[in-house]
Amino acid sequence: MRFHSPAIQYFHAVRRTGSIRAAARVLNVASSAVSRQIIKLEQEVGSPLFERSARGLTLTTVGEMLARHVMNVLQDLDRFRSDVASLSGAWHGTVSIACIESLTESVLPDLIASHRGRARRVSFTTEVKGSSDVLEALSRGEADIGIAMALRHPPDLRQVALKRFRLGAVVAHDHPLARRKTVTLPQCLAFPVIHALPELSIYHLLQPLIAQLSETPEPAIQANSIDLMRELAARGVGVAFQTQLGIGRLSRDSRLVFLPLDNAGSPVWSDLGIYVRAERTLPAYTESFLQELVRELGERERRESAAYPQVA
Amino acid sequence: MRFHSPAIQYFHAVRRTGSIRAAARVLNVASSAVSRQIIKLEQEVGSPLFERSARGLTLTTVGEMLARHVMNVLQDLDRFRSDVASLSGAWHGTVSIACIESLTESVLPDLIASHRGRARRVSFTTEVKGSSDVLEALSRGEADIGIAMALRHPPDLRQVALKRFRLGAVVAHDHPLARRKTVTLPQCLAFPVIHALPELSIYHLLQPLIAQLSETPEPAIQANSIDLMRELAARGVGVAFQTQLGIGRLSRDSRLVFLPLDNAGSPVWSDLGIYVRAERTLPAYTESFLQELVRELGERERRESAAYPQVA
DNA sequence: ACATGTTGATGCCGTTTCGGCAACAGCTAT
DNA sequence: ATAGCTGTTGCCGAAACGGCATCAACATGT
Repeated sequence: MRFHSPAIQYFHAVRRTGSIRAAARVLNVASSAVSRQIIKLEQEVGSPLFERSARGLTLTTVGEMLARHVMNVLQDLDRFRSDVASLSGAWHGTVSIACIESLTESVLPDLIASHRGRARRVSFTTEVKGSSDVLEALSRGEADIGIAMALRHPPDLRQVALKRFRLGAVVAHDHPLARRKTVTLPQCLAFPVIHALPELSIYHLLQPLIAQLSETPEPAIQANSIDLMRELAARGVGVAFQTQLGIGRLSRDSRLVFLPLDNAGSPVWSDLGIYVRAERTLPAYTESFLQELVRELGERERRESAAYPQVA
Repeated sequence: MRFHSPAIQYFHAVRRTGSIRAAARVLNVASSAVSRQIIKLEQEVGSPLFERSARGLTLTTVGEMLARHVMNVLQDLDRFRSDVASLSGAWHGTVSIACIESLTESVLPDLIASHRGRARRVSFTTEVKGSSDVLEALSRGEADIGIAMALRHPPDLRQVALKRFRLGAVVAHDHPLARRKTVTLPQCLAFPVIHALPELSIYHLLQPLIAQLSETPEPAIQANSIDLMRELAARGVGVAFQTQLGIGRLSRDSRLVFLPLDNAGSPVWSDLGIYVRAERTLPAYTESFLQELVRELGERERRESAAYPQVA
């Protein structure tokens, strides 16, 4: 199905690769063909679309506008294709997900496994990044669904849902704190602590609270991997901080205990946002998975708030 | 700017005109060229897009899917163009409005006049239709903004705003009812009444209420023009029913009096919805007018509810 | 029933567009 | 300076496109 003029597709490839020759390789055409189509586009728009440097091409302002249009066109073409395909019973396609690490332990694998149990011909691509990189990948059209900390999101993204989970301390089952129902930050800081590095959003949630305390913290470990922090906590190295989302299996094995943080009587929330590009209609199979994702996270949010009724 | 393949444009023209030869005339090309592009499209999609009859072409299911995609593409191309144009200071374009008659007396002319006072290079196309025709024109991409009675709208439209106005009786200044603050339906039916025909939504608002009454109505006039009904009321022919939106000037001239309807102690609402196609980003100049329209209707809603505080 | 005017589709042919090859100039890093 | 990359350009064959004339199928009017 080659609906749209080659110029559109070539432009898209050049934008992604940042180079005409690289785009030509991806497209399996001669670089001269790509170069000419770009020049033709620029003549029709009446303004240059890229700034040429010796290293490659960068979008101009007008180029970014066209990129937005082209992305809308190609993503909607995908949706159209899937609509036509599903008309003849073929329900297939690839769902591309960009998400933060907290989801990789149980939420995402559970969901993908169960979804593929029902829809075998739907493939998945998942990429784990930091929150801001998730949003960026979404904006650039490199992912269909994004899950990230709910900070301010650019206007070209739409927040489909917002789920809040309690930030808590994670300790080994034989840790002195393990028998408590909740913990306060000072209680945790009396023990060795596994801190998140600034690239993790947990850092930005806890830092302001820690800064208010005047105590001298115990010697601490710092890490940028939720996975690593969790495993360190399981080995009794110290107290880690994260949401309950990331400790599903280890919590079931009774090796780890999750203790909701109590900050002067009120919970510490970690807000998780689900995002999609605003100017876009998702293919049916993607929309279907998105609904399940929202439902599942909503379910976990509900279960958590039932397990740990709000203190304040 | 001929970005997109001729097939897309030809398909769009054929869909609108319902005929290959008519589309060819509009496009200033030979009909054979159009015919071939359609056939090529059908081969690429792998399914016929039109059903050929001797009279012309009708979209198939797949055709309608493609029509949706093509509409998204072409409308987004328009937006892109206006974005590029506004970058070089040129703020121009055409805002296409489909609305029901209630707006034509004062809301729309006021708004368009004041908007053009500020943005001279923005043109307007307005088409007055019945509520369901307004929504249909919007779905077909024949208008940018639709204003209609807020009944159930198809999922491809988005309700930008919902404003409620009181339905009321409209009488000449020397009518026996004119000195009242509000009126009930039985009070009105004691006088000659100017009824709306079923094609107007006022009919569907009032009919259920009238049906509940057991009284024998006075001989009545029926009409399908808000304008005509209003002018008849101004001449003392009888009691008309409509919202306050349609009697701005005549009310200021003190020739007409608006009396909110009181139905068993509660107002009778007429819900006005503002709609746009959901799968679309509006050009900046259209979005700008849309905001003003929403603001203005909100303002009128506010002023009305202040003038006639709710009875219930 | 017949003629006439539509409709969309097709074969033929000139024009335009597109893409591949090779060569070029400009820049960077070794 | 050399080697390796970038994007661009001239040349030429191939593919796509559009116009004209024509066709069969159907609707309409007499």
